[in-house]
Amino acid sequence: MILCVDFSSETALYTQLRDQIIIGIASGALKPGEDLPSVRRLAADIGINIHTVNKTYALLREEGYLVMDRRTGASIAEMPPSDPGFSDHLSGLLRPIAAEAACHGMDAAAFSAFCVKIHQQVRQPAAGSAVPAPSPAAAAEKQKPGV
Amino acid sequence: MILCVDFSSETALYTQLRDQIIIGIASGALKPGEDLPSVRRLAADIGINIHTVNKTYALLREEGYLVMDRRTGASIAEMPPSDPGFSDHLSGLLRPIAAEAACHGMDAAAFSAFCVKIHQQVRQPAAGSAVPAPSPAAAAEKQKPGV
DNA sequence: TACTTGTTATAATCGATATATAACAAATAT
DNA sequence: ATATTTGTTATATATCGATTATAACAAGTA
Repeated sequence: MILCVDFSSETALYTQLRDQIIIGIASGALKPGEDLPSVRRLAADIGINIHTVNKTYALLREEGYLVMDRRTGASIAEMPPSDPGFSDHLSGLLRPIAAEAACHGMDAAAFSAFCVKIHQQVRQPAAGSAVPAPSPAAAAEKQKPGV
Repeated sequence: MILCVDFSSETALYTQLRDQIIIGIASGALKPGEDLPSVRRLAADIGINIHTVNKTYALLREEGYLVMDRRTGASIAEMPPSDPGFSDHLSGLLRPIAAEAACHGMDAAAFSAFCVKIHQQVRQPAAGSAVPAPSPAAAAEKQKPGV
């Protein structure tokens, strides 16, 4: 599992790491119980500050994706985390995106098919995905028309 | 079409306005050619600065949702905006969300059904949706477990 | 004892956000 | 012509988040 960041992205570094780890869990590249590198190691490998990695781990722990063991460090939690408010969380994330899709001519069926495709891509064991993790902000930059 | 902002939200004010206007376009509450209030009027009505509204309008114009007419001000553009990179943009937005859903036990079918539901909600003419526009950040706050 | 772990404290820098005040060119209305 | 409106730009300021730097801490391991 290779973790990296894009310093030119508008997305915060700790958010980039968070997304990559979550995608790694979803794809199976990171399995429950698996240990993650220490905050100092990961920070040194990527070339960023310890606190940035620590912020990522703390956020993932709050969201239920990581568990902290003072002996072995951080490791992937046993999914799924009990989360009664996840539906509302997901709705809030998807609503503006669904609206964007609708404005661009995608009906419910087309949007559904697109979401399925992305979901399946995420679930696949990342064939050659050593890409710098295309963040939403990076994609948003590409989306600027004609500039 | 009622526009409002949540000052306690983590989402930027200009982003909140942007999302609401896009949702308004998707739902049909804002129709192509329809005029939007001037930056000064909207800023005064909501109680925020002119530049914040101006930033929202400039962003929506860059994205193709608004057209500026020096006579009548801002108005809804004729959709959809020609956008060859929209697919990549949408992928970048959906990928971390699909991963989150997968981590919470949602398979492709369940995720698709959820996305369709949100899409249909957005397309509906907003029955009594005078709510302060549940932003992703606000939903993310709710999602924090046990705090 | 030495080393590692996550965590916290403190401080500094930088950019984004939001505000305030002001002015501009262009179009409209009187 | 004058006044008013439009979006736009300039300048300055205050605040907050993000990131880095240095340092220390308690706890567990070798």
